[in-house]
Amino acid sequence: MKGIRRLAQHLDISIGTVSRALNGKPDVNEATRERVLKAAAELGYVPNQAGRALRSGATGVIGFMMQTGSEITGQGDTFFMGVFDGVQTVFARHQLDLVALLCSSEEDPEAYVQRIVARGFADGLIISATRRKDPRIEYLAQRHIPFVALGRSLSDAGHPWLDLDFEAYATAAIDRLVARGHRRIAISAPHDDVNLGYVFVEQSRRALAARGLTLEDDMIFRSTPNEAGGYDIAKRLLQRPDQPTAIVLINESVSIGLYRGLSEAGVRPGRDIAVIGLNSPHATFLSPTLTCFGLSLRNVGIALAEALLATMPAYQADYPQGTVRRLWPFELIEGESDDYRLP
Amino acid sequence: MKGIRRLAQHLDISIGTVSRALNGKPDVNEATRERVLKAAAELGYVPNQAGRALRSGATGVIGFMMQTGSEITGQGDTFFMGVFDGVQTVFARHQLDLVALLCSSEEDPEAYVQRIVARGFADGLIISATRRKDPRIEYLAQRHIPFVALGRSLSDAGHPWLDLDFEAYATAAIDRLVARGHRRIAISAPHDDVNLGYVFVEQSRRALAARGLTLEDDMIFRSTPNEAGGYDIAKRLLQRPDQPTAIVLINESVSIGLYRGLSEAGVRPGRDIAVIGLNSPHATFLSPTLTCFGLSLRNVGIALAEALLATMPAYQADYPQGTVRRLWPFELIEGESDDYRLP
DNA sequence: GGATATGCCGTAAACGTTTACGACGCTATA
DNA sequence: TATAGCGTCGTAAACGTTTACGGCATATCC
Repeated sequence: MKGIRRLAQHLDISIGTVSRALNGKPDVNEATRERVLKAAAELGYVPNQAGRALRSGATGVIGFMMQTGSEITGQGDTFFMGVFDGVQTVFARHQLDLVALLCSSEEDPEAYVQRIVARGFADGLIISATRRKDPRIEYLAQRHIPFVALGRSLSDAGHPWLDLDFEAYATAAIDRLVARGHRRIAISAPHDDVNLGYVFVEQSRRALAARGLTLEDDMIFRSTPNEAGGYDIAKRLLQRPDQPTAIVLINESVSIGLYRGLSEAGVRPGRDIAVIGLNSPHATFLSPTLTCFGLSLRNVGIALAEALLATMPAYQADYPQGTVRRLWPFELIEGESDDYRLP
Repeated sequence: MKGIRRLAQHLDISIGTVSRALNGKPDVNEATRERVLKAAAELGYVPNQAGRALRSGATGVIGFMMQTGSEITGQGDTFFMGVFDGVQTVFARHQLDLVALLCSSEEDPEAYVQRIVARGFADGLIISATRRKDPRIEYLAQRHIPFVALGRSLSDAGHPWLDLDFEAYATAAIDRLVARGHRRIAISAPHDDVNLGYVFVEQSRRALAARGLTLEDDMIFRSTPNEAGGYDIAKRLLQRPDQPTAIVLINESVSIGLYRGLSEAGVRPGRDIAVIGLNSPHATFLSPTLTCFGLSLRNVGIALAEALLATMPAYQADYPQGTVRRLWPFELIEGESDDYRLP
C-alpha cells in the first residue's frame, strides 16, 4: 500500500477526504485537515505527478524553454540564471516548480514545443529567444496553452510578452556616441533571425538617421553571440581602411572577445575607440571598465512569472488581469570604454 | 475522442495493438506496425506523459539537478551548457528528454530531490555540485533511483559518478609553479563544503609538501565562485605584507575578477604574479592570456549520460556494464599568465 | 415535529496509457 | 484428423489521483 491510500489507511479516513484536505477544498473539517497535513508531513507523502496530472490535467510544473548547443549559446550564460531566480521567487508562492526545457540545437524548436505540449508536460510555458517570425507562438496560442514570451515577435497572437527595451538602448547608446563627436559608428548583430537582432539594427539605423547619419551595411558586424564572435569582430573591424571610431554591442559576451582582439592590436577602448555594450557579471570586470546598459534580471524574471500566472485560470485571481506586453528599460552604467571623444 | 483512442479508431484496430506497435513490442505484425507509425506521424500523435508514466512508471525524462540563486551560481555559466550538449547527443538516441531541475537557493537540495522522486518526475537523475557529505546520494541510492553524480562525495553508496581530476590539476599547476621558482603559492577555494573544494585544497597541500613546502591557512583565499569573488581575492591578496608570488584558481570565473583587481593596482599576471586557472570561453580571451587547464565538456556530458543509462534496466543493454567511477583528465593550455619566474 | 438546509465525508468513476491474459486462425506434426 | 504450436490481435484491469455525486448526521426554520 502506498501513496494516498497509505495515508488514508493510516488516518482511517477515505482517500477522497485526504485529497480534499491536501488540496484546500472547502468541504472538509478544519480539524481533520490539520490531522491530514500533519500525517502527510510525517510520512513524507508527496502526490504522484502522473496520477495528479492524468486526472486534473495540472502538473504543477512550468517549463522554461531554451536552446542548447555550442553555436547558439553564449546567451546561455548567467543571463538565464538571473531570470530563473526571479521566476522562482514568484512560483514558490504557488508550489509551482520551474524546470528548464532544453531543446537541442539539432531539434526543430517548433517540433520540440509540440512534443512537450502533447505530452502534457507542463501547465505553462515560458519561451525565450523569440524569432522574428516564431511558429511556436502561433502553435501555443492556437492550442490555448498558457505561455509568455521573453522577447517580441512579428507573430502576434495577442499573447503576453516581456522584452528588454533594445530600441531605447540603441537610441541612448548612439546619441551618446554622436554627442561625443563620433560619425562612423558600427554595431554588432546576430546572424540568425532572432527578433532582438532585427529590432536593434533597425532602431540603430533610425537613431543615426535622426542625427543625419546613415548606417552602412558594412558597419553591421554580424557574429556569433559569444566571446569568439567578439574577437572576430575586432579582427574584421581593425583591418578596414575606414575604421569605425565607435561600436555598440548587442550581446553581453562579445565585449570580452572584442577587448581581447583590440588589445592584441594595441587598440584600447576609451582611448582609441569607443565601445558601449550590455552589462553582465564578467563585463563588469573588464579593464578599462565597460560603459554598458543593464537591468535587474531578477525583476524581469518576476514580471515574467506574474505575466504567465495572470493568464492561467487557476492562479489569475492573485494577479492583475489583462495580457501584459511590456518593455523593460535599461539603465546606463558609465564606464571608461566610451571616453574616446572626437572634435 | 483523442489520444490513442482516436488513433485506434482511425485505423480500426484496438488501442492495445496501437500501443504495442508504437512501443516496439514483438507480437505485432510488421505491416500493421508500419500502418500505425505512419498514421501516428500524420495525426501528430504523441503519447500523453501522465498516462504513460502512471501505468508504466517511465516518463522518458531525465532530470539534471542544479542549484539556482545569486550566490551559488557562477558555476552556472557556460559550464553546464557544454555538458548538456554532450548529454543530449546520447539521450537523443533513446528518445529521452533532458530537463534541468532548478532547485532554488531557498530550498533544501535534499528536500527538493525527495519531492522530485516522490512525484515520479523523471526516470533518472543527474546531480551536480556534490557536497563532501551529500544526503541526496544516500537518499537516491536507498530508493534505488537511477542516478549518476557529477562530482565525488564522501557519501559512498556504490553509486556511479564522474568527476574532473582536480587532484591532477592541483599537482600539475603547483609543480609547474614550483619549477619556476615560486615558494609562496596561494590557492583559491569555495567557502561551502562542495566536494571539489576540499579535494583541491588537500591535494594542493600534498603537492606542496612533496616539494618541501607547506600550505599556510592564510594562503587559502576563500571566495564566492564568480567574478566578484576573484576581484575580492585580488584586493585581499595585494594588501598582504608577504604577498604570494603565484596563485592557482579552482573556478573558471574568478580569473576575470582577479585580473581586474590586479590591474587596478598595476599588477600584471605573468610579469608581477603567476596565475593558473581553469579554462572557459571568457577565460580564453583574457589578456594576458591565462595559463589554464581545460577539457571537453561535451565529452564529459557524453560519459555522464552513458554512465546513467548503464544503470537503467531499460537501456543498459546498449552500454558496458559495471558502475562507472571515473576521473576526467584536464589538459594544459599554456598562456602568458604564469611567465613570471623567480630565481 | 416535520421539512429544509448545512457540514462533512465516503463512493466510485474518470483521466490515457501499458500489459497480462486469453482468443482466434493458421501451419506443422503425428 | 486431431493436436500442438505460433503469430497476431482484442479485452480489460491496472497505475494514483481528483472530483461529481449522494448520504448521513446535525442544526435551523416554520
